[in-house]
Amino acid sequence: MYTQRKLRTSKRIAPAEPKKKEQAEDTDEDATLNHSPKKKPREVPSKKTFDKSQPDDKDIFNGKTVYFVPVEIPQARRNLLARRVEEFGGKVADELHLGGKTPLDYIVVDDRVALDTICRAMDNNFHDNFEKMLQLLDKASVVRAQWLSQCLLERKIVDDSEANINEFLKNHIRAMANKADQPSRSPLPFSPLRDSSPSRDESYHSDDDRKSYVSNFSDLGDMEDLHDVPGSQGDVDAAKLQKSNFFLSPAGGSRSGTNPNAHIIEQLEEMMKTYRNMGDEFRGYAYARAISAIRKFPDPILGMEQIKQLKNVGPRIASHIVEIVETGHMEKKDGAESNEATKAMNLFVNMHGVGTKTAQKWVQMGYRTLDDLKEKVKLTPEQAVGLKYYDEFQEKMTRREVEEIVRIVEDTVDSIRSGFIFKVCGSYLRGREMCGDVDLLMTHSDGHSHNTILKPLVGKLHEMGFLTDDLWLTEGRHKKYFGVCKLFKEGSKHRRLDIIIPPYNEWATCVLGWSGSMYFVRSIRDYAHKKGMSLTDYSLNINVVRVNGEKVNEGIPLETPTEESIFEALGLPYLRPEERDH
DNA sequence: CGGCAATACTG
DNA sequence: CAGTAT
DNA sequence: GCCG
Repeated sequence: MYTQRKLRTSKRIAPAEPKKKEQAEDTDEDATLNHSPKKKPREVPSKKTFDKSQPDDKDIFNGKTVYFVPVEIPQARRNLLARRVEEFGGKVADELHLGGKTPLDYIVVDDRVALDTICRAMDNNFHDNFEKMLQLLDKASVVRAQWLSQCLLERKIVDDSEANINEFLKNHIRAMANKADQPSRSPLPFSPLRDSSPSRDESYHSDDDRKSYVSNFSDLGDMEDLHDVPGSQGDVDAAKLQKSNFFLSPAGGSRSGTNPNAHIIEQLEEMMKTYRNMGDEFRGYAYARAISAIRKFPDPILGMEQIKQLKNVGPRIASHIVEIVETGHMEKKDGAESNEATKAMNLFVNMHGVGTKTAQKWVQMGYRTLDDLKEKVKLTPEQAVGLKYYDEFQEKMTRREVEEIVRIVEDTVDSIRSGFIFKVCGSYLRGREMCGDVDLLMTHSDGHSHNTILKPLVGKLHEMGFLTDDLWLTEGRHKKYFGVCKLFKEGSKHRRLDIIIPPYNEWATCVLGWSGSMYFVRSIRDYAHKKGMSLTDYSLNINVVRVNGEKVNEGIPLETPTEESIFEALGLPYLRPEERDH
């Protein structure tokens, strides 16, 4: 199946997400999603959260001097923060020297620079000048950028204990000083930088890495976003990730997870689902493409510098990213989530057989819970099944369980007729550890057995008690069964099972179509479309003639015995199923 | 601005 | 046909 | 909501 299907793959529609962090302002100006194109003209992404400044407390920094350590704080973000600091009554120093006459009050380091990197940078630049370093640290606080954002947001100097790494650095210096006193002192592991810039650690020239990464995308038009990072990049990124795992977690800042932008992705995904559930399919699709671009970005996104490099991220989503980076949350999303109607929509739309229209209708009629439906609504047969197994269908199963289910079907098929070939597609084929349903494709090389197997098969599976409910069964060009099954084992859950039986010569296109992900399939079909071709579950056609988007001439179907041959005919490099998991 | 994958089933 | 499904 |  298509993994991204609705909320199926997501967390449950839990009552109210855990609040990230109490935020000073929790306006619900946008409590309901804003569909109207009017409203604000098109703001420059970023300052949104600061715009509503009160006239009074403008000089929260009160003449204090701030220095930004350039390492890993992108130029753009540094400038932005600097401007804000000055706006709020602070001064920005552009150099860091030990005996400076202008005493520094705050030294701001990036949130994700590892402590040991900071130490090394200090050692390299001020090596052995322990005295002065300690003096500097007596006057100035070394803080994380996150803290500064928080201050700007709340318009006051907030508690910096979590972001303040002074004590840590002092201890480090004392330790180094002690070592230096000892006769057999080990040499510094890094050659001191004579460079006047205080800290440019050799392992953090990430800007360059990024450019090469971005320019490394293959030139495939819309297929671009289907390709992964070139492998050679992997090691570097892995090393970086490990390092940044080390960082002092700024308040509410660190999100564990394998992707450096997991935090951003999570929030945008919520928005995507909400939009889709509300029926704004294409807005949701736009979010999906943006998220895909972010997911592939190897480094933490900190500012416009990086956002601008992301394909499919325009001004609107960019501003959301900035908001998330700066404040850790997204007002629009929070607003939607706390909206009764939205919650009910999410609940209803997750039921098989219920889409946005029906959900909308029910919400409008005042229904909010599944119990409401049970009592007051006439359900279609499909919806009745959906409701009956609502909770079970939200859960995913292990690959192992998929295999057990498939085994039963295969054995049953073989007991009817031998020679069928099988392939489990969907998220299973893409290698997912957990699968939402089972998409089993089968066919027969004799070119005719596929026509007659389905009904007897389903009959037998019912007799066995393996199938518990049917959604539908059709005998079109591709025979399909959509239903519900349950393993006999104690404690097994009801699972969605789709059996698809194409003729032998349409096997490859069918497998490709049923392997997903949904976004991959849409992208590759879009690509085919743009090349004057047409790709469906049935075939890849060339010389398709379309007038106003409508197919006028079907074109000529190509022989595509394998998935590879489909990519080849499209002029695309082959992607294994695991590489189509977008 | 228009287009955004391409089909099949239900009622 | 609209709505939902993949 | 983004792209051409």
